[in-house]
Amino acid sequence: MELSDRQKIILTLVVHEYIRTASPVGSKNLVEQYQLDMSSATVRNELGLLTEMGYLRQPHTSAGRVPTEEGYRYFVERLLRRTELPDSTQFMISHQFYQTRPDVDEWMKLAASILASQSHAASLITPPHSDKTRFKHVELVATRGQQILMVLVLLGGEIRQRFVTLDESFNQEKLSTTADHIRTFVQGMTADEILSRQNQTQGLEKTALGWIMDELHSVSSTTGEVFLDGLTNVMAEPEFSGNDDARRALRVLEERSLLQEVLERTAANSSIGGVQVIIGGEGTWEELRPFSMVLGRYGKPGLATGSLGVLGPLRMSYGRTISTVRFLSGLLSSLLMDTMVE
Amino acid sequence: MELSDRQKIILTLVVHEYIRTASPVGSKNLVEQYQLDMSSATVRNELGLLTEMGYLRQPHTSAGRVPTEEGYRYFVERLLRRTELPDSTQFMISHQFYQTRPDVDEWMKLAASILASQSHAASLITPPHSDKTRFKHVELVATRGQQILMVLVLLGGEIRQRFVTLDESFNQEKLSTTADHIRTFVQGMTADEILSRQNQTQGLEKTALGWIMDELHSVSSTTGEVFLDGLTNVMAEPEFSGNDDARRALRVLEERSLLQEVLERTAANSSIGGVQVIIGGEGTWEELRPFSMVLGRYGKPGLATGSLGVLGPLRMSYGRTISTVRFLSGLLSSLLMDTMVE
DNA sequence: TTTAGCACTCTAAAGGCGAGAGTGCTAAAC
DNA sequence: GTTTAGCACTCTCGCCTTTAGAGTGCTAAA
Repeated sequence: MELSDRQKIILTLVVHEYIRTASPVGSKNLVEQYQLDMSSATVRNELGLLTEMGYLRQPHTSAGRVPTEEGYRYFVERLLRRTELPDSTQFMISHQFYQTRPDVDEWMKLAASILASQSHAASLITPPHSDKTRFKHVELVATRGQQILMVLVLLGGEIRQRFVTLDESFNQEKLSTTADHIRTFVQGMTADEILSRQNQTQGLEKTALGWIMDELHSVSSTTGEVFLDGLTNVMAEPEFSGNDDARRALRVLEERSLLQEVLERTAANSSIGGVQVIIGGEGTWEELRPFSMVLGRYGKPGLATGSLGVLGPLRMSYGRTISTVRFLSGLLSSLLMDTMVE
Repeated sequence: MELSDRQKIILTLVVHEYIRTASPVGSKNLVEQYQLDMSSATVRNELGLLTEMGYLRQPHTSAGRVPTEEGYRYFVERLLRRTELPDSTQFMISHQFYQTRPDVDEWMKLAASILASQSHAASLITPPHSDKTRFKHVELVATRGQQILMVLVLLGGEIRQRFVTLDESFNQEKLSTTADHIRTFVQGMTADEILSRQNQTQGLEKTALGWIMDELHSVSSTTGEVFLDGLTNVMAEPEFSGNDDARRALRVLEERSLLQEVLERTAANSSIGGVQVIIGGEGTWEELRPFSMVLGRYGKPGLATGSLGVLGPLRMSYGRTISTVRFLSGLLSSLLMDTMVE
């Protein structure tokens, strides 16, 4: 099923042109637009072949050709050559990051916003998250009554807070001492390791260890909130002009659980710096059929990693989007490296 | 400009019917639908009067009537009688809150989701936030190198984290001691009060106080992230069926700064438990012209308060929405009361 | 193998038409 | 004086037809 050079060129051009204009592209138009040195009839023959092979399709007889999912896939995997973002753009982006205050949330918001504007699509990003969560630091703060605020810092820098109620009330001093002791006692441990040690303790300390294990468990089972940006971009695309399509698009983005699933599933296969492209849901996610996603990961493997990516129409500008995602994932990783709690 | 009783009834019915059907309501229809004991001609006369007074308008000659912004306003302020949510609904909602783990973020998400589904519109909510930010607790955590993680707890329970870089590196023990001392030294103070005391300190402690004041300032100038839910609801309304309208609606919701401005401006005038209704942007916000908002506040005044509300089409179901907002703001306030750091 | 020519197909935009809903006005009825 | 029946008029909306245009596939010649 190898394509001839000419077929590759034509497929590339069809994809380009369709991405540009969003309307089916015909043979004559193609020849004129790109000044090909062959006639429209020749192109027509090739188009017919490519259609037979399943890379193109016609919305109806006597309409131009539109890439199929397979067409996009072939294009992305075989025809798209790797490009880097222009230096000026890279610089512009980096600059913005170094101007904000060093805060993971800020960075995420900024990354989402940049990604959305660069790709003209919706962007998404999850906070850095570790799958093997280890204890780093705990703090117990007396509030009023029997309420205690527990602040938990994990290896990797994630922070969790939680309110707990006790039967008796403790003063801040007692709480601080307990926290101090816990810190050295279970430094760097996982929930399981802490469990095996819990019996050596008693009273408040034992209770607190229980909360900590709870939190550690709950952290490893959740994948932080998905940040979104650029929702309007995807609505602006003509294929989502109908009210119903538009709503469906929005629904996908609002339905965080689907996104989380896709991100998690994809996370398994992708390494930091590697970019994955999911075209039309890849047969697995029905709701994603009219969309493509470009996903990357950032962070430090084993310590804490997050995903970032773009959701747009099938006819998104893959080259530009892929290089943007790759660049941003690298940038975020290095920014994060400096603030990792080890 | 006082309306007769009959005019009030008719205006109410027009608003009701238009909210229900989303299409202009005519005299005949009105009489049949509500079995009024007058003829359509009489109703027609009253409609003409109401139109002259500016409470109704006709999309074109020979179409039914549609409420104007003034019409909605009159309806909400004078004709809508205060109702409470049915007991069963109240119970159902409370139940959901007590089932989640006690975490402000969780509550906010839940509140947004309930509000969206109850009102069939988009909901928004901001985290509890204090305008006079006071220090409650600080923690300094050694990471690697010269990076330090500072976790700051404010009176009211807000938590801020931040990474800072130092010229020299300190061990955890030194950091803990410093944090301990700071805690007692500036307990409950505002940024200004801390400033007047900073000169009594030196070294790491002085530096840390600087960071803390920075954070306190930055907290009081920001209003936390606006949570959103139910975006698809507003898209489902027929008045936003056109692609362009839909995008504009979405843009309003994505443009957080506008929302923040509205929320802040409104916060000034509204007390806990009071609900404000903003119809058509009230002449101030052009982008909000096609929308209505129902806003409430929750929390404990002076300590920490947040806003919650709904953004929907002008023809939203005001009665139901208002009572939902009122109920949720009360519920959130009491939930929060238990976890307030004082 | 490529190209010119041609008959054919299908969409999308534009125009025309009729049904239906609603209005305002007038004159009669209460 | 208020209410109502009757009526002519207006305007939209959905439906149909028509038409222009773009694109195709096929055939036969270069």
